[in-house]
Amino acid sequence: METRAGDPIELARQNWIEAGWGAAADGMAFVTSLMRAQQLVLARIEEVLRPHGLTFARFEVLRLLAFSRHGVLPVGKVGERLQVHPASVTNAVQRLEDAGLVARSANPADGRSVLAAITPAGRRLVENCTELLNREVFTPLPLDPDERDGAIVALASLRRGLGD
Amino acid sequence: METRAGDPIELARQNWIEAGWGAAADGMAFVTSLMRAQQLVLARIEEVLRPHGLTFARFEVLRLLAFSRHGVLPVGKVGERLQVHPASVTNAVQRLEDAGLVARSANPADGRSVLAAITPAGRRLVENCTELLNREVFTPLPLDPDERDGAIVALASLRRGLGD
DNA sequence: CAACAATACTTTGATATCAAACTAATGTCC
DNA sequence: GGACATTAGTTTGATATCAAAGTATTGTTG
Repeated sequence: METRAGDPIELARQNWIEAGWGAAADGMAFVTSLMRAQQLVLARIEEVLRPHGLTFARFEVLRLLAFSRHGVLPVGKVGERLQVHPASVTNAVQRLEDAGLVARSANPADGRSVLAAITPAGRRLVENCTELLNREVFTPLPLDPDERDGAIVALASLRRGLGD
Repeated sequence: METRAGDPIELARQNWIEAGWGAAADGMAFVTSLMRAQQLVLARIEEVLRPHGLTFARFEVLRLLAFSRHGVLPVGKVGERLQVHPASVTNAVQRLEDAGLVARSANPADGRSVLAAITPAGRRLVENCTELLNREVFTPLPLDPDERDGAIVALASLRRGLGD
């Protein structure tokens, strides 16, 4: 399980073992790796999106709407699909609307519900940004394809085990 | 690379492929898996820590101080080791100090520097919480040990490739 | 059909993070 | 040794997230 000397995560693992917590050391190392990798990847993504005025959260909303049948979804569905808190969806959709990338309207089928529709400008922007992310982040991910695919499977079973 | 029917990440991958972005689909699936797994694990950790009045960020600061030679570190070192923004360290240390878990003092060796020292109460709390996290989260991680260890290696090379 | 419960959001308040500006102390270089 | 760049932290302002409370509408049930 050794990865790299001087790696903060390896140091933490050593500390754990020396403290008598060997049984938890690998779990801790995994969790810490996950946190740090996520942080780095998110930072890279936001770096790519920033010049276009999008955050990753807003990009995901636009991306979901662009894939949806008519470019329209109830905001509750958006939260459900992206698995984000309702308040976060409200916030993201509000800002997207302010930027003219999404339009809100009442749901004729249910007075409690609000529909979010992607605008032509939103569609242009999200296509643009998707191709940018594909080119700058997703395709050139610095990770061996076999390792990447193994990690996808591992993370899927973890997600499932945590109730996803 | 199929994991589970109905998995939102699998749906996204299908959408990517249908859009003609097959070359980026696995990278996207990996990144999305990473984000979601991190979110779930962090939520579980914070659930365990919340009754004790700690967030994960504050726990990490206390944990690092408890492992340090004399329970004292310049706050800059804390940020460096935990790889968090200086402003986040200031915030965390401030709150830990308000809670009596850490004490700040001027660094006699450098007038610009601030030392953070863990207090006895801080030490008691962090030992307590570490054992709790070990027992409730790190040890029973719902993940096959081989998969877990493979993921640690993969995430390490990813971190490295992203400049960690 | 009149309560009452459930649902779909929104609002509010607390916390965390990052970028950028700011303060103060330390180093460096003629 | 004095100007100037660096370094260490803090502050401020913007954004995101979550929990909990609030609002309005819809469903259910006796």
